[in-house]
Amino acid sequence: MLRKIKHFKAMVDLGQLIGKEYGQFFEVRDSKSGELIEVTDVHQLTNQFLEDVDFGDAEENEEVKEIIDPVAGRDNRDYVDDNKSQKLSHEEIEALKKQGMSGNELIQQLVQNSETFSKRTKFSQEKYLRKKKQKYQITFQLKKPTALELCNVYSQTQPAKIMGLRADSLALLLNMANINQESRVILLDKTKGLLTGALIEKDVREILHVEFTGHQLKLQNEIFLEYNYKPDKVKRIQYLHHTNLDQSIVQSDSLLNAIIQTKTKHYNSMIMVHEDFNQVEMYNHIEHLIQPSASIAVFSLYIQSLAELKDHLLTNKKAVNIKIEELWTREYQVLPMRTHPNMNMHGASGFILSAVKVE
Amino acid sequence: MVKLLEIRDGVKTKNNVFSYTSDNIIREGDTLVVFESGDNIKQIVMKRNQTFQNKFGAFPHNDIIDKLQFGTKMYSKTMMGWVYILRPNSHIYTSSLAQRTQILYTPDISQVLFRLELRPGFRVVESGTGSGSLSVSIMKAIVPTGHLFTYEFNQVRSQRAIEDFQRLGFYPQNVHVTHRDVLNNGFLLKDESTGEFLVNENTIDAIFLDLPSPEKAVPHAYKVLKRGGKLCNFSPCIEQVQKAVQEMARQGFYEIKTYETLSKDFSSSHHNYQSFKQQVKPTIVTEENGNKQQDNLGDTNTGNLNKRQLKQKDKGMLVTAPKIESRGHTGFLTFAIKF
RNA sequence: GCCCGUCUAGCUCAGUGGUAGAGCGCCAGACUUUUAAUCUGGUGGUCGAGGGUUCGAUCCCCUCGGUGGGCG
Repeated sequence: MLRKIKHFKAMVDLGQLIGKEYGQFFEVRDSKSGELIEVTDVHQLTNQFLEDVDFGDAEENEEVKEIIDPVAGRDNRDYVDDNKSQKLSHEEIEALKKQGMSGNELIQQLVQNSETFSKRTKFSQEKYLRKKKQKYQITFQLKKPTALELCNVYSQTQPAKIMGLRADSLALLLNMANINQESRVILLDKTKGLLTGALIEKDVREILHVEFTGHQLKLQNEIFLEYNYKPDKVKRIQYLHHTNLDQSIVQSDSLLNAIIQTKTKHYNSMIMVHEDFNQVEMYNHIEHLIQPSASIAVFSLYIQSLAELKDHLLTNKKAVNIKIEELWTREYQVLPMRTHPNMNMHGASGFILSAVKVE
Repeated sequence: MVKLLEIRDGVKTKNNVFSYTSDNIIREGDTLVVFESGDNIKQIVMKRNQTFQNKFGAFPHNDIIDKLQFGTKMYSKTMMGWVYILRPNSHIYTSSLAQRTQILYTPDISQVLFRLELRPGFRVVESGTGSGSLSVSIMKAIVPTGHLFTYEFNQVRSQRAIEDFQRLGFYPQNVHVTHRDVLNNGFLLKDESTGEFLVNENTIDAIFLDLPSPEKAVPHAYKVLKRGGKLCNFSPCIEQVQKAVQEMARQGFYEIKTYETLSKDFSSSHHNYQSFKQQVKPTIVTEENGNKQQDNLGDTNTGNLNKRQLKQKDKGMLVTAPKIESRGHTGFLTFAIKF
């Protein structure tokens, strides 16, 4: 599929990426034409401050001294934000861009014409450059659509589409469900195929996706399609509407027919990410297909529904090792004299129930 | 006891501790988990004529082997109590593991597996092996065609790891355990008999480090990783992280990200918020009759019910609260990609 | 002979999903039935002893002692 996408301020024709390797970085040479050049120097992607200043003797480093000792160094005590420190005017900058000046060269011009750049600390200079790079030296990476990448993209843009399931929670969910290459998974989810794709990525043997919405099967699978799986992988997935569990003939697949007709406890993993209906009711509807000692993992944004499910499993002695947990994941900025947690990303992380089925 | 399971995609697949069996019956040599309660989970290996014992009495292996399914309840010989017999999953394996070192737990393991994007067929390097908690999870993710090369500088621990991995059905087909100090000697590895490289430059998909001075291992890691291969480092202290991160940047790793993941556990119970109007008045002794009388306020008729009856009448509200004993800081996980 | 538990308050306990929770005692107040009862409130805790292990954060290990149970 050929199309153009908008990336920051550049229009890029994706056709020129065909034949390129996943993982490659590109710089937009000209934001108008969308002309690309490959990034060949990794240091263009990393923080120069991190590479230059040793942690060990950071306090002895002249440039770091400026940061921690205001008397010796440069700080913003005399700075007045009058928006006049850049001597190049908007028109002049636009003119330079029109002349075809590269992003890198343009940034050098901005630095030379900035009254305040030299007064900044090294750390602040790095931050200034990073901001300008985002504007004038647009780079992007060609990534393979994996569960991790898709989960990250949707978490940032449309978290509701994947039920608020963030990467750290998805990681725990898959591990708690004991997903591996031999898994037979029964899946009750509304993540539009994100989870189905994540399971195929783990090369699981079989997936039975039971749909509860409406009166007949209607797939909401838009994210699954973004994985671009080949048909032989997709064959491992069976989609079934819950009403079919009571019917005598459900599918052309004879193995699945046998499982459902004889109520075989066939599946050794159960994953649920579903807020539309009563979770206890949904579980009860499919529990006769779950093998004893199977791993159960349920994600929910709300703890109350999981507490109800836990109470049900516990009082009816349907499962052991039942646990409800919440993950708090923080990313850290790691730099000399500047190591700290980023703004916390654990606002609404959701909750995970894990358990092992028993009889 | 390793059995041939089947041939799939042209590859002979062998049973391991997590393998699926449709009959679900426990066999001799299986490693299983005895679940007594949430904080009492034990791993045992099924051997004929042996007996497992706990406070409830004796549980003879002979009554389990070829007779019971995984996930069933079993009473002790004295009928004083019962336990559940479970098939290990990765979480239960980790929490019932015989620890020889400090180990990685499920929340961190999950992040490592997912962010390294491990999948069947991957060639993975790990050091140190430690108690093998992460190793087993890595192998679970990369079998049947993948391979783990794990390095441990303590001779006894590397030997114990081999014994464990063999018992669990991963050794030798899915893992090499090498006794080596990787900080000084790196990861390059040759087959002793053929002289061919098992681990050569640019051949590894993912690598995990859990070492005292991780920064010293980063250049070695860069050497064996493929282009686009992922590195993960685990360190408890931020100073270790700083040195490692800096070395990654200098070596030519990009997308260097450091995370800390904490898990908060929740307990749930029923709590009855009664009407204050239903309180029972204290017993009153009057001079006139000397009799004890009960007087209830309001029009309630529950005042005569005892605590147990009240509990049965209304279990109360289902409430949840964070457990105080949840695990705190374990370590920082840093991920990076080779350019 | 072997196996598995358990040991925290002055004392005694704590559930197959409740080990920083209690009871007794002790102290104070109220009351009346006054060498004291009852009620109310309060008091009291860092985990049997020693050693070891993990780069490292302990749901880690060993030895010894008290105590309880099981198997043969």
